[in-house]
Amino acid sequence: MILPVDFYDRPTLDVARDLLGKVLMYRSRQGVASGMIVEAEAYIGEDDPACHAAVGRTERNAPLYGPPGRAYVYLNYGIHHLVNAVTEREGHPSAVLIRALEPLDGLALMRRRRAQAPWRAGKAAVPDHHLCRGPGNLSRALGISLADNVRPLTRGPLLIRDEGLEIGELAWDGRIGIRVGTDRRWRASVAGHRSVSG
DNA sequence: CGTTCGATGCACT
DNA sequence: GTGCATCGAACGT
Repeated sequence: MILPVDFYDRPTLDVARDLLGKVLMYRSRQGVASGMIVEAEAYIGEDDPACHAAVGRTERNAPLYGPPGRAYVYLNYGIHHLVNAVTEREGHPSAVLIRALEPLDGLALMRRRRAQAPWRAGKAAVPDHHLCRGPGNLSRALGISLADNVRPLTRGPLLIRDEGLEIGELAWDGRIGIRVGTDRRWRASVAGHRSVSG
């Protein structure tokens, strides 16, 4: 079952927790690639210094202010596309960053896309559990790009589904990879999972 | 193990 | 001009 908009129209920490074990799927012309979400971070409101909305509304962060259940995709460090699920109702800028997946379908396609990264030329094949480890890596593996920004996660090529998968123990830790707001323990992950980036 | 650092594009000041 | 919600290689212990 595809997660409905109501799933995202809730407190962001609840959405982050409940996204663990759900399946992020991308259907492209080249085929389907999907994985179970094992790591996610909450970014909540203009008072969260690490949230893109901390600077107020701009053209780039406008999707955060829009309706829940859509993707917020942006380019980071000039190289990586990072994908978020927008949460809470319009006017409450918040989202969950998807940081890692356990690959399920389309592993060969993922491996091909990862190998196309310029810095991987001539390198060994990426091991399965590293294919979607890290937010930049998972976007590349699934083929997510800026074209997916603001697209609904409830239909179209980029979807999140509940397939009833079981997860292990859930852990809350400080968010990583940011320079401010690291004290907030808003990173949810499947404890000890080998695809978690932290 | 650990830390440092370059690549690379663009939003924001 | 500055600074990233990253990745992975290169070095030092």
